Amino acid sequence: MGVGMDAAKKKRLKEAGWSTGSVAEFLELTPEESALIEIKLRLTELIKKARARRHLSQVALAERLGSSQSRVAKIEAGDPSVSLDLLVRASFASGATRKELARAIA
Amino acid sequence: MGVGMDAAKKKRLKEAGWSTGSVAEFLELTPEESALIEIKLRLTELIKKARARRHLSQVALAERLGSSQSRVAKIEAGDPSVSLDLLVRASFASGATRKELARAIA
DNA sequence: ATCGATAATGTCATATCGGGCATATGTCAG
DNA sequence: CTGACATATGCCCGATATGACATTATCGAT
Repeated sequence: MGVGMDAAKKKRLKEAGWSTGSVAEFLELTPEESALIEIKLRLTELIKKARARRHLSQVALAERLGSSQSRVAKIEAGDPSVSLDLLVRASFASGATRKELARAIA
Repeated sequence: MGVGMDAAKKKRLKEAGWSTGSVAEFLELTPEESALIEIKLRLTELIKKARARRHLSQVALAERLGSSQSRVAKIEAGDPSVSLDLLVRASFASGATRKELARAIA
């Protein structure tokens, strides 16, 4: 995940789940770091909604994605071990469009 | 990079640089895969332009990014070893806004 | 209460990514 | 030509991410 992001900071994020509330002010995050996290959060929301809309189970989405149910669960739980790459692929696999993607990011 | 992406496919991409022309039709890419690659391409363009606009050297950008000149070169060269996460962080570090980001993706 | 299906969580081996260094190539002014 | 600066390329190896498996909730229906 984070490059210059030190272990301690990452641990803190993990403990908080970094999925709660407005992540921004949560100690020692550079604007770039929080922007990236915000984007990731938005994508997990997009994915959850897209998957629900299409009535796909996590298993079904996992198949489309070439991954596993547990990974999909982690994606939707905002697990820090999930990359942006995977989030974007999961977005498409769950039926989201480029437009929705862009909207989620802006 | 690619998850389910097999070695052969990746090798082919690497050889072609996957920075040339419309990547899309280039053998055996699922719509999701090519969409992701397209996004990555657009981001490298965004970064190159943003960096140029601000008259930053690769070394300067690397410092802002907490990385190295060689990594920045790889980012801009579309090297397969560069993740979306890094591309997005580099975009911000080179001065791009969320809006520009979104515009590049849509 | 007991299935059966879906989702969450922990762990782990392996694959991929990333910083850093060395080196090459390129460009340009002096 | 030479030195200074910017960019490109290859490599190493430590750091992270990922698929997969096992286990454990949830929850609805019967």
